[in-house]
Amino acid sequence: MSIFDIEHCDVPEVHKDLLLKVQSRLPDEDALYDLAELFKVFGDSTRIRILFALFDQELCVCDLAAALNMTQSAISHQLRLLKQSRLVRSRRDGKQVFYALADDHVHSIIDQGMEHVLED
Amino acid sequence: MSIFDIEHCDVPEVHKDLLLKVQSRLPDEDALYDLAELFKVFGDSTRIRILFALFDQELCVCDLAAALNMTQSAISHQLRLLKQSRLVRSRRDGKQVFYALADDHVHSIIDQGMEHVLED
DNA sequence: CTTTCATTTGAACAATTGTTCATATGTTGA
DNA sequence: TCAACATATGAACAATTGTTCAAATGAAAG
Repeated sequence: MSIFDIEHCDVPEVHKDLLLKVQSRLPDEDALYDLAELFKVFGDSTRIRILFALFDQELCVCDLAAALNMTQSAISHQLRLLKQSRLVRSRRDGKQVFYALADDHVHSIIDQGMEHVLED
Repeated sequence: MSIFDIEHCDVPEVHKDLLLKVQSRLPDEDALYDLAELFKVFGDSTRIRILFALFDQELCVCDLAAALNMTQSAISHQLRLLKQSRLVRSRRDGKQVFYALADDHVHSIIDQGMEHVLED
């Protein structure tokens, strides 16, 4: 199925050219999918609270659970997602596992988002 | 229910102090909720593709639909979400409605996210 | 080895979400 | 006013997701 088979407004040359330009600038599907998946991870209150709790220092799982007033299981499930997306890293120290933000992108993405939310 | 009633690892003074510090630095629940809602909007392939399509210029709904090879209805539903979150703005010109990115935060949030996805 | 504590994991359930289809609204030109 | 086009909206359905509960793994201390 071609791009131009689908129903859309009258298609003078201008539109064709514009469509081709837009499509040529779109990142490939894999990158777009990964990017959406990344933001999906930020898009949950629990995970955002975890990331904020870890903003300035590392914390072990049970302290995270205590700080956020949630069960240790729920926190652990979310930490797994955060780690899979490389937003946090972990290190084991005896019985405890400490989590911390993975890198500065996490800080700056959250900062930018917060700016947007707080503006107006 | 107090913060310290829930089950967690042994609680020497260090932990109590840390928990209080972490909690005092957490933004209030409303801001956290709004932030998660914001990222939730970025967290969908279709909406990310729309945002990328609008990265450099405004487009009308049907050109967006054509460029992304989706139905006009699906695009329109997503545009409503994007507009509610103030990620895009719209202007009507005759029968057509043109959408564009709302401000530079959108550009920079996407840029940061893409950097994170592409790194390694 | 056994117990205890911290964390992880799997299954299940309720809740949320994206698309489709049908229909409504709004704008232009005849 | 009417027909044609562009967009928006509501209901419904399938699919995804976050939490809970129960049980498993892993580490340290006795």
